[in-house]
Amino acid sequence: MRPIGQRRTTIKDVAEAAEVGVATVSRVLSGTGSASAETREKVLAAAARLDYRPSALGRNLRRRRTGGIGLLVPDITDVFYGRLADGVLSCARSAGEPVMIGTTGDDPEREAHLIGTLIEEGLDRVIAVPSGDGEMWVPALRSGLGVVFAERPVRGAEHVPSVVTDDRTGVRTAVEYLAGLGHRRIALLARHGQAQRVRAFREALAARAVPVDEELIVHAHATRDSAYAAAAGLLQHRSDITALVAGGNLLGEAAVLAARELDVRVPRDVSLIMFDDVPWAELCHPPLTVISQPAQDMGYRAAELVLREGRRARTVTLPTELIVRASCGPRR
Amino acid sequence: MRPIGQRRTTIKDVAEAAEVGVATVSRVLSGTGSASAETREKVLAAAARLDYRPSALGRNLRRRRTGGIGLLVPDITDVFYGRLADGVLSCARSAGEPVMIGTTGDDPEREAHLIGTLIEEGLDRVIAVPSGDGEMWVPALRSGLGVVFAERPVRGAEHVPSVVTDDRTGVRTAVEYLAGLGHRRIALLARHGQAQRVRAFREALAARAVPVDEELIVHAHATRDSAYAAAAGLLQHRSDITALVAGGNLLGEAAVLAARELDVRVPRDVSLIMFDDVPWAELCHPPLTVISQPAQDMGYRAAELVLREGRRARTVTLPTELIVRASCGPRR
DNA sequence: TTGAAAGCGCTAACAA
DNA sequence: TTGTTAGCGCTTTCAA
Repeated sequence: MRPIGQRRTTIKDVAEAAEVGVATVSRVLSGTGSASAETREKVLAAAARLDYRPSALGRNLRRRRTGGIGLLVPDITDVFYGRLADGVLSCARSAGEPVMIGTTGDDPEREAHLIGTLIEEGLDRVIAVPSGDGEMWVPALRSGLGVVFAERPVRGAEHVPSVVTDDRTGVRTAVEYLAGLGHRRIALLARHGQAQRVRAFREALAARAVPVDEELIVHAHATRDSAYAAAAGLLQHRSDITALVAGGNLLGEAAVLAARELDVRVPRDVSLIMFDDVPWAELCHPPLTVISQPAQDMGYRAAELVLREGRRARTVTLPTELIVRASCGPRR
Repeated sequence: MRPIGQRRTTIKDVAEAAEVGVATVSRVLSGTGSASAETREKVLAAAARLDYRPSALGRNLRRRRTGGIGLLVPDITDVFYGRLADGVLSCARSAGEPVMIGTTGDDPEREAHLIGTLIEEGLDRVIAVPSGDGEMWVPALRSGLGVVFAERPVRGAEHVPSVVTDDRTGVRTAVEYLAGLGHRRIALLARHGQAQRVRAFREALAARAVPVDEELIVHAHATRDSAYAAAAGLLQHRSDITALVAGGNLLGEAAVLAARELDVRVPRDVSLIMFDDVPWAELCHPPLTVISQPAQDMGYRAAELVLREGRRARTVTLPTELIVRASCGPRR
């Protein structure tokens, strides 16, 4: 593909033009080591004149690492991960680091495969939204890969730095709010793997002394179809519920769609709270009350962690916020 | 960061273990050249035993290119570009190519800078949603970079392969539909750079013999704020319009929000058609009639083009589709 | 302060 | 069919 134009100018060309050794050019351009003002001038001038751009290829090989950040998210079409990615990119850009991205589709196998690719490419820093139990990360971690987990905590991987939202408080806030409106038959629509939120949900109910009906905790995969099936099933079989908490924007979307389809009116028949404040929450009918999560901030912090902190374990927990709109009402 | 574990196993280790030369290992593993069944066995076994992963670093340097695809989009939090990126990733994955991503923020300067980074990294294939007049691509193209433009055609760069939507037909379909409902004062909310759509808009009006009121063609930058300002301004100053075409989902979002804010009812006061069928279009109140664009397909095709076609100029035009929902009504 | 030289891990040309 | 060898462009000793 490439070889159509002329040969790329290399450090050697610059050295020749500046009448110095390649090592000197390297030193001056990378700011390492010392050089006389005069030499520096010569080198800089020559580099500018030849429009020299150091090749990352040579540098990477020599350094035996690529630099740059790997980013693994389940689904880039989900705005939540879009915003997370945006945060990562924003931090990476200010650090001058390139970002290699891959989507796992929430499939551990695909994730494992992507990890392999990243390592092969020489990346040594990765931000990932882990899709499984984190098992596939063990060898990579052992080999010295710098990993930061985002959004989802991994059980048994507390030694891996991670950035998560405060699920416990978020869920409690939602449940408290609904309970305050008089609701007692509250359902939870969760994604597989959101164990934390499910636990928090049970706790929050218990704290309000409302009995936990396990049938009202429904799981779905992170796809529109699965989410819709779960929401529809719930709404259909349990017409006694008066409130519903959706654990993410895909689940919330499914809930709205299913409710409409089944002629369940929001908030008259059931109140709805969704995790994640996406733009459409406000455009929806009715506008959705949400627990917002700082997705873009999460990405930014994860990037900071992976760039600056190295391997030191550290978990950053980001706060959520209840934004009241019009999808919740008093118990009918 | 990396050097914590043991040294990575290299091709040399495998060669030793298999008792063959490094070239043979390279040949067997890359499938190039020939090797006796016996040798192949030995090499494969040794590679497996040592858990060998060839380093892309060495290969890249030798080949003087990184392989992989660079992807430049204006904003990854915009679902349209999210889906486009998803298409690229999907094709890249089946081709086994890594993807390096960057966001331009629709800023030509930032875009130029990113191009530099990609070249520095040794990438020689890029898919980009160009944000300016494409001027900054000239040197890159001349140096042999394989570029495919997506979504937006670049004037004067017809020799660069690109994948775009059929703007002309899309816009005409929208205008025809609105005109068929009796509308004559139709406004267009366009992003800067959507010259094609603006042109098509004028043509479509002319075809229906409705005079073009240049004041009804309003431009905005690709941000929520700019889009909102444009939409609000239009709705406020020109209460005589009865229909509005939004040139993208951000603009449509802004139109809905502004209409709501100004107490302009859709579709009673003004009919609304939005480009791009995003999930929330259906959740919106009222559900939005849209001109859908195959964003993910666009990404996939662009990736195919950049991977398979090399530099051969070729423009792929993808069809749009009118999806009628409830945001358009007869002229009041 | 500077330059020569030794590789980083791989592939491809060449020779055997 | 196989092995030897010469780099790819860069950084980093090591001596001067």
